[in-house]
Amino acid sequence: MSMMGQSISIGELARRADCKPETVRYYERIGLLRDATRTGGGQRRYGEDAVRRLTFIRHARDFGFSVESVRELLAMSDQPDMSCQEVDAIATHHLKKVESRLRRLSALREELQRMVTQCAGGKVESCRIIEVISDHQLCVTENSHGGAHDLG
Amino acid sequence: MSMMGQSISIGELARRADCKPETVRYYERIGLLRDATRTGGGQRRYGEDAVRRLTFIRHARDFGFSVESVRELLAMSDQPDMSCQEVDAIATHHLKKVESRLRRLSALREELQRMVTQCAGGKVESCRIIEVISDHQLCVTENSHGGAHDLG
DNA sequence: GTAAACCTTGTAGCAACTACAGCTTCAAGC
DNA sequence: GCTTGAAGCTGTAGTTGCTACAAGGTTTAC
Repeated sequence: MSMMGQSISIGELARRADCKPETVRYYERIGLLRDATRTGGGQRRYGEDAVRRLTFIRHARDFGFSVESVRELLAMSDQPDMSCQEVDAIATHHLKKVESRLRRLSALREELQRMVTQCAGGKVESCRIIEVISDHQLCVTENSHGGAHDLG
Repeated sequence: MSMMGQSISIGELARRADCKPETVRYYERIGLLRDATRTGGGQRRYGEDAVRRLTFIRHARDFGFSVESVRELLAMSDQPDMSCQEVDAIATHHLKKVESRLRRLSALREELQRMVTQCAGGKVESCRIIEVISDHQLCVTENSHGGAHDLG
């Protein structure tokens, strides 16, 4: 059932999943995609299943799931009879991270807003922005930023 | 005026700015911190000015400013006579990024929340989470996620 | 039959650190 | 003055998730 219809080139696959051939090869290398069938000349050829799988991966990455999480999700979706507790756990964990990040980012926005509005446009000497960055004490929201790191 | 009071070791400096010695050496290497005075045996010794500078850097990084932005901010704060227009521009630009990111992250949270709540806890086969990730059509908020990339 | 467009592998680069390994120096106690 | 253990040194490699070459080989359309 999988011998026929392997006619999609890597470029077409990439286009259909909205990414680049390099990314596809990368996913193959790290084992997210299975090794593709090859033409006599050694080029990769894919079927529709690969399009679905890659689309899943890209979409999950878009959602902010780490590659390791995607790997787990794929493993689970490969076993449809299994209970989806673990799937739920991964998604819930991810949701928690997103929420915490959202809180910190939102505090950061307030601080930046405050900084920008308070800066009178004078000399650096009296610039609130530099002051706020220099002096943590001036922060309204303590322990609230720390914000540009990756989600798990 | 800067020959005296160079008595802080790299470890102490790192502790006082809440980072690691490796990070300090890294900042020196990329030119965010000036080369430190050395003891006869070659160890780095710092003064209070270094503590302030490193604290500024860490704080700005914490705020989500990229190292390149921090570099610009440092260059500006080193020249107190300069107008703070540029500082303001960087902060405003940053604010814009934070806001756009906040929107995307917030949409992402909704999607994840929806996924998690709709998951009935049955088999993977019928798992809403897997379904939503598989099928872009099922997304409520189009083009809204894509969320874990760095702020400029 | 040829040319363009595509594909191949392998390697190096990005950000912003972090983590060794293998050695040297410093500071404190005795 | 000596020992000992913590801390410091350099240099290099690893992290994450790709992206971008270089130097060739293959396909396909005309």
